Amino acid sequence: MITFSEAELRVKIIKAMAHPVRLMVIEFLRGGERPFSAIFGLFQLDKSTISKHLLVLKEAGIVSSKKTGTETIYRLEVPCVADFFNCATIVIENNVKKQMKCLCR
Amino acid sequence: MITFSEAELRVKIIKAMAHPVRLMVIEFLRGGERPFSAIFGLFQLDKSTISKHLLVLKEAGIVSSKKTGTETIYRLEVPCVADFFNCATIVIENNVKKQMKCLCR
DNA sequence: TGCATTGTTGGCGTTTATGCCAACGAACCA
DNA sequence: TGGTTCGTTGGCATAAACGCCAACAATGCA
Repeated sequence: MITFSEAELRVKIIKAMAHPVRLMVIEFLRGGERPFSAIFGLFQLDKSTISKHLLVLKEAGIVSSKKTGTETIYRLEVPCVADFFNCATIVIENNVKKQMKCLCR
Repeated sequence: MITFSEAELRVKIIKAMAHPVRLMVIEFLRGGERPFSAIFGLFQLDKSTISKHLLVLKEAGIVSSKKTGTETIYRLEVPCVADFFNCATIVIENNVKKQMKCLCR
């Protein structure tokens, strides 16, 4: 069995993905490095809000950032996070199937 | 690009895993169906707390439950959640490596 | 130097999540 | 029927997460 502290470590990573904005940023960064301004442009949110979301992803080790002159470039560090996404999709499809069953009865 | 509503759907699944207790329950259930009492026995928490955590997992479609007489049996519905776990482990190892690098400099 | 641009940080109010206790319904047994 | 066990639900207090505004540091340009 996994211990509680082992679980806590993993939870930090999982929590970092558990927000629509952060999940979208991850998907966006799968296309390659992007500057802050491009990420900011995806949402109708305050720049400080976006900046903090990116900080959460950084502290979890999911993305990294580098400053080039005036702008900050963000990069996805761990491609396997796509697995999270795929699995979540499978769960959703699974749930839809069950709802269909319920309706057919 | 993924839309905000698509992200929200997936976030519900991911959030359900974003807690040490729930993550441990998932790991535990990978070994097969288990009664409530066995899950409850893993933690030093109130039975109502455990019951609510299980409800979160159920509502996300990650586990299912059935009543057999007096006890409730829980079952893992989506094996692919192991992917989440593996990826989280990779991220953690990645982070440790970086820390090592920093120390060596 | 004066000023605009870019992104981060601090602080605050609001919302959501967590965990306990108490109360409850359902099944089982004496 | 009365009492016991099992698990769920309601309600409440505390803690964490979110998002905005304001202030700030860092860079670039006139």
